Amino acid sequence: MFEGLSKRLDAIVGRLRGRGRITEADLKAVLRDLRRALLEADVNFEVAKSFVRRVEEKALGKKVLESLSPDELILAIVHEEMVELLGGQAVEPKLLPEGNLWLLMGLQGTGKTTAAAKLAHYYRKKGRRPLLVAADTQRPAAQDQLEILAEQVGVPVLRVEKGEPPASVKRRLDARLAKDFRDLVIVDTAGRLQIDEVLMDELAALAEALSPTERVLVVDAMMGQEALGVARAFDERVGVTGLILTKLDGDARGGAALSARHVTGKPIYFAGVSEKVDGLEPFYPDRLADRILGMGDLKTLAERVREAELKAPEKAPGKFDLEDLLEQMRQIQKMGSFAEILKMIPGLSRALPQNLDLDERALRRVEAIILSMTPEERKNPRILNASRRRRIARGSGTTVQEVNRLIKTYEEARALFKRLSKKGGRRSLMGMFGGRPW
RNA sequence: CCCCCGGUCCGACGCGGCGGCCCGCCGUGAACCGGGUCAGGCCCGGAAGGGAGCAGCCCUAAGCGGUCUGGGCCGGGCGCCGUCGGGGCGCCGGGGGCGU
Repeated sequence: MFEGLSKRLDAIVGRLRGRGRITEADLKAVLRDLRRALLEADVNFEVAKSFVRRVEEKALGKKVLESLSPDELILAIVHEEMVELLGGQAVEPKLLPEGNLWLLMGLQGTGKTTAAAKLAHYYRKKGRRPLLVAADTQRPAAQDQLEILAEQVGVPVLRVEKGEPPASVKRRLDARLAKDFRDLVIVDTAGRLQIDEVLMDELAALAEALSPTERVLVVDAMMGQEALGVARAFDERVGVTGLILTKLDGDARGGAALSARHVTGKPIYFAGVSEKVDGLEPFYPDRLADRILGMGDLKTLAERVREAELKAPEKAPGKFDLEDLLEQMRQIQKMGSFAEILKMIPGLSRALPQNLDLDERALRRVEAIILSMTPEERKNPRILNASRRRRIARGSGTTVQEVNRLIKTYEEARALFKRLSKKGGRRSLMGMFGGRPW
């Protein structure tokens, strides 16, 4: 997803590269192209229009004073606006200590059922005890599918009977919870190909009976603009508190995904990226903007490295200790899952080893390991003998094997860093983080 | 030539100096095998809650360094400093007596 838009934007900004100044005519041309690129990516017309207008205002306001090169400036503004368009800050669904009940709704074929299982899996890993409710009585096959997925992630399922009145569902759910404590109930509701009144009435009645704490609309990112009209209908009849975008890894142009936040006014909680149950991540507007603009994360990283070197002159240049490694990993984490970026390159995703994922949890453990070291050990990891490693593993709640793996990673990163600080350049920096799984 | 005094000489003590050790004080000082607090991470638990605990920080031990117009003890190829005592051959300085 987004490849087309991504390429277009890169081309537009690229034309400005190397130019010292740009004229108003240049800017106009850029804005025109920008708008066309957005529309071609199936971004909502109104959204595209106001987006371009805001970019123009900012560009005119800043052009004079900034010493940035024009392409960097435009890129920065577009990035900024895109983050804004996507919702600014990441928003998570409301999660009470217990008694959470989330209603998942949406049209048929958007991936509701899969999303329900992914949610259950995601929160189970976070230490919650979810319960899935298979309420899609229109399609028994959907209920079966949910049960299969639920078994994979180890979450129980409560099955709703066909034609069962909402009050009965409520009663059975309460009875179930009384026996078996669950702090998060995820209800997978029925979907239809088109909105119809019967569906909406059913949904509304169910929502009424269950009084959910979140009403989440599942939206297929591959769908066009009409999906957003549907979203409005759901909001009016049942009320929507947030969105989940599915099939973000798909082939579509992505415009609906970009417009969803703005058109519906609802925050995007999660993005679904694959068929697998762990293919769900919290939605970070800035990360998605980074990806679309292709600016990548790597450029930002290179900047950070330069900055760090300038800011810390007291530190011997060319040295690379564990503090630096930790800092690097934090930066990468901040900028988004690197693995996801690589996966976006066609054909590469299957070639990547499974353990490339640098998820939050892994980073925290790495952090814990480094934080368990003395300052001396961080500066000079060569002194880490067996007994020190044992102490670190015990103190950080990890194993000696994990500590060893980190040290190995460090050694390799350091070797690359050394080479890099001689040559410099973005390309070799890429090698540093692409070459080896953590 | 004789007498007296002082020194030179010896001893004890004191004082000072030098050296050593101890105490006091200051600094530093334990990866883990010291204490406290324990972020992060870990463990038990459905939860509420508990638990172990690394780094850091604080404290502390040995050790190291300093302090020497701080205290104590010990030791001298130390002093030409003090007190007391010994010694009286020689030598030095001073005083007195006798003889030619």
